[in-house]
Amino acid sequence: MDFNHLAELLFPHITETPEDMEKRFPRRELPEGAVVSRFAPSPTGFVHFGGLFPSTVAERLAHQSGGVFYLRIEDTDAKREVEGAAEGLIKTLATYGINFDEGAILDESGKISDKGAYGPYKQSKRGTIYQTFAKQLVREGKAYPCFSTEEELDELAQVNKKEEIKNTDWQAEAESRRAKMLAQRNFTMEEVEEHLAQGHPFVVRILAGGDAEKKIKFTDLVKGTIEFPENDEDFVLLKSDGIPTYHFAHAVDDHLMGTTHVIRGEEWLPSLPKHVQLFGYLGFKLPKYMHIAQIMRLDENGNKKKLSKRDMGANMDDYTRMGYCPEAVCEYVMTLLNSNYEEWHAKNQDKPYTAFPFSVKKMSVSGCLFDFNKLNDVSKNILSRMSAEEVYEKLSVWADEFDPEFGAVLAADKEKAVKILAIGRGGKKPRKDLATWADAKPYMGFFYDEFFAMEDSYPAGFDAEDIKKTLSSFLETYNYADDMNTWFGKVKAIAESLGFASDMKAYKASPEAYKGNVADISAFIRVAVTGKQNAPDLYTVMQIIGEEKTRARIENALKAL
RNA sequence: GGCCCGUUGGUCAAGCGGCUAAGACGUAGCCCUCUCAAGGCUGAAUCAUGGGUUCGAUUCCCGUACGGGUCACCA
Repeated sequence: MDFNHLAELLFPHITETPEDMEKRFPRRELPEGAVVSRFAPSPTGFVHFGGLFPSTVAERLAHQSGGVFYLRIEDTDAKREVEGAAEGLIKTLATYGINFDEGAILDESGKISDKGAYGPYKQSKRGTIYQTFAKQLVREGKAYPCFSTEEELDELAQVNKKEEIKNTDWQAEAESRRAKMLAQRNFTMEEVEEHLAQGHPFVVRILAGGDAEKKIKFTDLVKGTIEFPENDEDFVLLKSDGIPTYHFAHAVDDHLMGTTHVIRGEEWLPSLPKHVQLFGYLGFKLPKYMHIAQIMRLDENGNKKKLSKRDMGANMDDYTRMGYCPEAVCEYVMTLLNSNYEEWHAKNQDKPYTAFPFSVKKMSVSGCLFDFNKLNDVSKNILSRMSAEEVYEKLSVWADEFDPEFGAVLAADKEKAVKILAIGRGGKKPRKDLATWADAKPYMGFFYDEFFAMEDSYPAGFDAEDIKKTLSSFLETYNYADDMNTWFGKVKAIAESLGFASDMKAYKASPEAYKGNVADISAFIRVAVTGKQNAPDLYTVMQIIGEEKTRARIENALKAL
């Protein structure tokens, strides 16, 4: 077989050689230890929480080491491509602090363009580059054309329909698949010429040189040493449209673009033998690999499952919608990525997470469950440390988009809103009422007549007359100008006049001696003023609501009793 | 089914041959307190399993079970 002839037959339009490519993309000159990593999504939808994980690692590693972090768009599957997805991906990533030094970037007009010397950064535009290497492989007898038609492969494809997996005899399938593939190898030049003459489409397959009986060892930066069989599968390098598969594009691009660390989800682990073989065939140096454990969710049977696109919390835009601020999500991601992050953060509260020395060694090998409790806790801490002003600004942005009615109320009186948000803020032990912006309205809505409602009833077990008397006495003695002590003194006086304990300790000592205590009296007033049994400090609440409205609400409550 | 990976409390996890097996979230109780949110204190709860190796295994090796991933002209 004349492989040179075959290569020319298959790729007559390719005139450049791999050497030309090496010249076009010279090795990067970076300091020792600098990591070049990339995020390489396919533009098929939104950013997935599972994608934020490896991209955060890649970003940290590159920027922490003074290296390069770039974005490559893997748009090799035109069928699945979604209009505008790439743009959305870049924007979302940016809100989570994932910024690229190089690659596909968004220009001022919101269009994607290239930045950097190793482009194009969209794989669909690198066709001839891949074909140059494919031609070389054919020339060396390491790859060959396969003219199998779609129909012929269709029956094999049936195996991959998930529902049928259980009922399929895998052994038989695997053998038949292998037989078909091997049959492709036995072609003659005449056959190829004949197919080509008739314009039949073909794919280029690798001529797998591996022996599945033989094991090779490989070291993954996260997983450690793993052993797997050599690749013996003639997988597709170039699809019939001349565009490469992931495997081939990965080898060519990551080599040419100088990637030092390939950071990806662990679902790629099984295809590692393919990649090792390909890099070997192409004479490329294998990059370092990090296969990151997946984020899991619990399915209806209580089993862990890979977080998939449909799941709650998968789409990063969901977090925006739910009102999580990006800092909280980033920090949560860090706690999952590096177990010692929390410890570090406790000691460095004022520093951003980017100051944390991220360590590959500390990464977990096994997949973890997504935990909203933990996210909420992280988020509460972050929000509690913000100034009232900052909370106001961010809350407003969220509300304007997702709860315009609330947004309008906030905008109408900024001073009041900031005052409300300032309650219990600052100092060593700030209040932690909010985990998300969506928590704000339920928490503070009662301050505004627009959202005020009698949500809770009065505490049970008390005489309605006592509640009435409490409210009316309070109205009589209420003075907006009172300071807190004076104010509370009056509440206590009401308690005593009605036979309620004004001193909690005294009440606890002998509860049977009283009808109730000041807390109950306060609760009557609180419900009347806020419509809720639980609210921040009543005195402060009344100061913000104002004398007039406070009185009005109590009067209304009295009427309703 | 083949091939890979994994398994410390409900969750995230420290651990790296000898410890009363950290810590965080959650949870229970108590304290503080005008309720809540905090804060403080206390508690319950973990090494999947069977064999080795060893004076000694959560830690090392092998098997088993369970869980996960993957097996496309998708990435």
